[in-house]
Amino acid sequence: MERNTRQRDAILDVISGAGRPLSTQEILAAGKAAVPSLSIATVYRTLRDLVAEGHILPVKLPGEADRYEIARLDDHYHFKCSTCSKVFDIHDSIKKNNLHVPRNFVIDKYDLILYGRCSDCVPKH
Amino acid sequence: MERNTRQRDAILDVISGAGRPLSTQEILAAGKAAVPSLSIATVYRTLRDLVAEGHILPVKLPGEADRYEIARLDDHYHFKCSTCSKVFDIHDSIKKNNLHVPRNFVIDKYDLILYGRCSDCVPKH
DNA sequence: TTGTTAATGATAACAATATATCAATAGCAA
DNA sequence: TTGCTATTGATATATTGTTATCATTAACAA
Repeated sequence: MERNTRQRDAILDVISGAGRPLSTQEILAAGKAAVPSLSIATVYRTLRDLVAEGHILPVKLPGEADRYEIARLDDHYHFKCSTCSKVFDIHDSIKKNNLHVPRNFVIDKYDLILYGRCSDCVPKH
Repeated sequence: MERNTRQRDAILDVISGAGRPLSTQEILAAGKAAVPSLSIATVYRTLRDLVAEGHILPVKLPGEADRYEIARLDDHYHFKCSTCSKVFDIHDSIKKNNLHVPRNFVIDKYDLILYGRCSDCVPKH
């Protein structure tokens, strides 16, 4: 039978409260605030379970390890700051009929990833 | 001093003629048609050199190894067929002013990746 | 044609995640 | 509170993709 543990609660709280996708190391570091003994093995195990249960979703960027965010957010895409490496949700979408593909190709979904600098990392004038 | 080898020519020919980004294994397999002894080590070495020289570009998709295509193609993005796993170039672009980011965020570049089925993999009615 | 040495081929080593193992710990039903 | 056992923490192992090693091969200047 499944048990509620402080570790699992801490990990889900961290992801819920982040407002942006977090890396496993960010989750580990933030989770240790609630459970100092938290292990990276528990982070990976819990993330796997939470994904399987549909509570969270992996956010995949090219060449990078998965990040995680709460599932069932609105249609959105992601912005990665090339200075601080944080990834932000952009709550917007592009119109599918603006996307042109060859005849007989069928679009199921799309990923739009923006790269640049977030407000914290843009030099103030 | 740099030498022209059959292996290097074969690899560049394969990439030039593909019309879509190729994985290292696709390049190895196609290159063996010209040079049967071709080794995966030579493929990686040559790809690294060709990228450094600006002849080809890595195409990065989330959670996948780099593919490679000829550099200096027009502005375009990529379509991955989830059935045959091939990646196709889509020679189109989206208008940057259609992308909305939070105040003070600066966009340097973006990647748009479409997922679906290519014409070979869509069931004919 | 020959000699020099860059490039190759085969494979070991590496790097970066992610998973498996297992004794110790701690949820939770009774 | 106790006992059962799911879960944890620490770490070994696996996986995947790429680079390093080194004896052999072959490009090309002379």
